[in-house]
Parts: sequence; C-alpha cells; structure tokens
Amino acid sequence: MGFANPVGGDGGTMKLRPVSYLLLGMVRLGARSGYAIKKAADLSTHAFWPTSLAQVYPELGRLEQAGLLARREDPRGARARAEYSLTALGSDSLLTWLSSTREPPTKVRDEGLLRLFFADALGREEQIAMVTRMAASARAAAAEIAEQVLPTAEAVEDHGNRFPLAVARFGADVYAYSAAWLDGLRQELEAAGEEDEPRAGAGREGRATRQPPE
Amino acid sequence: MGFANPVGGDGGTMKLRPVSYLLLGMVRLGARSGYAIKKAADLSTHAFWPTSLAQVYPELGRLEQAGLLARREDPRGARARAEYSLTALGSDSLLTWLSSTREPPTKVRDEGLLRLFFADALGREEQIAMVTRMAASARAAAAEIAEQVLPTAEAVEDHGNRFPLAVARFGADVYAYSAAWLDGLRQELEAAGEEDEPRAGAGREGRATRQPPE
DNA sequence: GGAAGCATGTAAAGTGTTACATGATTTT
DNA sequence: AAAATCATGTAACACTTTACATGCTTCC
Repeated sequence: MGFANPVGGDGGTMKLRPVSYLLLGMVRLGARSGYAIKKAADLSTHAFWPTSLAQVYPELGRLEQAGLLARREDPRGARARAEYSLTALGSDSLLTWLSSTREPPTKVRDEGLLRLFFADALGREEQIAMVTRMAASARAAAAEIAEQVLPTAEAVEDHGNRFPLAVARFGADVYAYSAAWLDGLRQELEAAGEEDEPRAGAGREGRATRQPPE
Repeated sequence: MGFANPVGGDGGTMKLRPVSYLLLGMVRLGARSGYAIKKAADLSTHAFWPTSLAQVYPELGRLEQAGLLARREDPRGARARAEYSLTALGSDSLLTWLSSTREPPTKVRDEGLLRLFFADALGREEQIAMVTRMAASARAAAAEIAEQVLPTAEAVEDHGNRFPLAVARFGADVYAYSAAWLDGLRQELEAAGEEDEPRAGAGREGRATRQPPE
C-alpha cells in the first residue's frame, strides 16, 4: 500500500539487534550467503557472539525487508543460493552502530566460575583438581583461537581489515592470562594444603606472587 | 502417587540447571530468603551468572518440591518471609555438581568486541575513540568489583569461605588485564595513524610491545 | 510523610537453541 | 558409494528479562 520505497523496504525502521549488525558486518567483509556468514562467524566471532543458522536466515530476511541488504538469487547448479550485498542504507546503519558511544552490555555465563565460587564446600584435593581443570580449559581455549581463528583473521588482514586479527589476539591473550592466573591459584592451594585442611582455616595467609597487570 | 517421600519431594529427579546450584550454594553460604539470595548474587556472582527474581522464586519452589531445600515460613512482623535451608539431598546435589569433571560451557555475549571486530569500517579517529572507551569500560568493571564485590567477599572469607574472594580477584585482574591490553592497542593505532590512513594500509607494521602472559 | 529497602510472586514478551526437514554437490 | 560440505529454511522448546502487582517496615 502507499508509496513504494525504491530500495524495497520500510526505510530502516526495524529494530536492529547485535545479530543484525553481525550479518551486515559479515556481508561487508565478503561473506555473501547465509551459510557463508554462519561459517565465518563460527571461525571468528563465535567466542563473543554465538549465532545459529536458525537466527541467520530469518534475520537476513528481515534485513532485506528493511532495505539494509539486497538479495539476489544466485544458484550453484541446481542448488539454491541467495547472495546478499549491503545497500547504502545498510552501510549507514552499520557505521552508525559502530560509532555509537552508548556503552554496550556484556553478558557472561560461566558455569565454571560459578562452581569455583562455591568450591569451599569441597575438600582441598578436589579444589585443586577443579582449578587445574579450569586452567587447562582456558589454555585450550587460547590454543583453539591460535589454531582456528588467527589464520582466518590473518587472511582478512591482507585485505586491509586488521581488527579481526586484533580481536583474535585479544581473546587468545586474555585466555592465556586467565590460565596463568588459575595456575597461580592452584599453587596457593597446594602450598596452603600443607598447613590447614578443607573447610578449616579462617583464611589469613599471604597474597602469594600473582601480579595484577598495569 | 502412593508412597509419600519423607523429605516431601520427588527424591531429586528434577533436572537441575546452573541457577539451581546457584540457589543451593547461596543458601549454603547463609542467604536464606529469595530476596537475600538475589541480593547476594547481585553482589558476587552477577558478573558471570546473572539472575532475576523472576527466576529465583519459581526455582526455589521447584527445589523445595524436589526435596533439595526445606522451606519454613518465617514472617517478619506482618511481612511474609520464607526461610530456606539445605536438606541432605540438596547438599549432596551441590557437592556432586561441584565435583563433576564435565567441562562446563561458557557463554559470552560482548557487543563491544563485536563492534571492535568490525571497526575497520571506521576512520582512524573513531577507531581510537572506540578502543579508548572499551579500555575505560574494562577499567570501570575492575573498579566496580574492587569496590562492590571484594568487601563482601572478604566478609565471607572470615567464615572460612575463601573462593568468593578468589573469584572476585580473578574478575578484577582479568578486567584490569583487558584494560591494559586495550591501552596497548590504542597506542598501536595512534602510532600507525601517523603513517597510513583509514581503510588504506595492507597491515604490515610490527607487533608493538604488548606481551602475552606466561 | 515520603523514600528506600524488604519481601514474594505472576504474566507477557523477547531471545536463543535444538531438532526437524530437504536436497544438491564435491571429495574421498 | 559413502561421507562431508554446501545450502535454505521451519517448528518446537527452553530460557531470560521486563513489566506487572502487591504490601510491609525502616530510615530520614
């Protein structure tokens, strides 16, 4: 009804969520099909913004409706395939979001830390085992970034995009720092184990050797 | 129907989620009402396991049904109040969860990092502004833990619970490390800004002075 | 007397994941 | 020939948050 918009959408009035910008940004970086976007996201943004295909496809449709993405059917043989590209409106939206000074919310759900928080209910041995597992886990996360994510990030860096690499390094370094921190905690627990026993001590021993940065 | 269970529940067959253990653990640490649990969680576990009262109250009911918590009406004057305590079954459940060697999933949703990932679309000035804001934000998070969370954690440490304090320090240190890392990135960007301009360079400059830990 | 905090809950809306459903193409 | 990958979508379920709804008590 009414006046048709030349870009075919509602003029960008839809409410955009982070996943919307993820899609716009990935298209900008060269991922053109929903499948390719999901694959790229799994190799780069997955650690701080997970997505599923069940989010990607409907959201691509909404972004097209809103005129932020242009869709073109581009079958590969008999296999259907849609190729998306950024419209001027989509590009503006992305830049506006990137320039925003509003503080973006950060949400973490870490069941491991929740366990650690309540670890006083365990005996010393189990506490040490838990902390050891967590350190190993953090180191594994750092290694996974180094092996899976960094190479991809280095590839896009060659096309003038340095931030994917910076973010990957940030992640790897933070995980490595966490692992080292947990190693320090494990050492404290091992040292304390020679004096007092589970649930016993009214903690009063020294702060050990861990150093906060700065 | 048929044989009544002496603890009044279904014998612990309900499916327990992390929020269940959060409640059990908080009751164990001395928070007895739903309100007190929520308040304690906001001051301690909020950063890695956020909860709302709309989760707490129904979940307390389920845990009581399952026989993991015992509920006793304990009004304060005319104001209703329920006091919960751990049953033997609840205590066992908590310990089993704490001892589990299964790797707990970690989920992070960080819109700030998502923006940083796509920051190549911005000009150098705006990139630097973004990174500066993120560093300030991380430093603020570290400060908030130091001011709000650490004092509470030190209080429970006096009762023989050292892990709340360890977790608080971990959080503060990781945020401080992140802030320092982002400062390093900002310096790199400022240095690079004197040579090449936005979107221009095929990144090839040195790795600067940031050091991963270990 | 008003504001802040204590205290408990429900309903609706929003968000996200897993499973379902299908089929072509390429690689081994 | 089978397995992996490319490719697109929907439906059901699970989970969380926000808003609603209410009322007492303590502090200023």
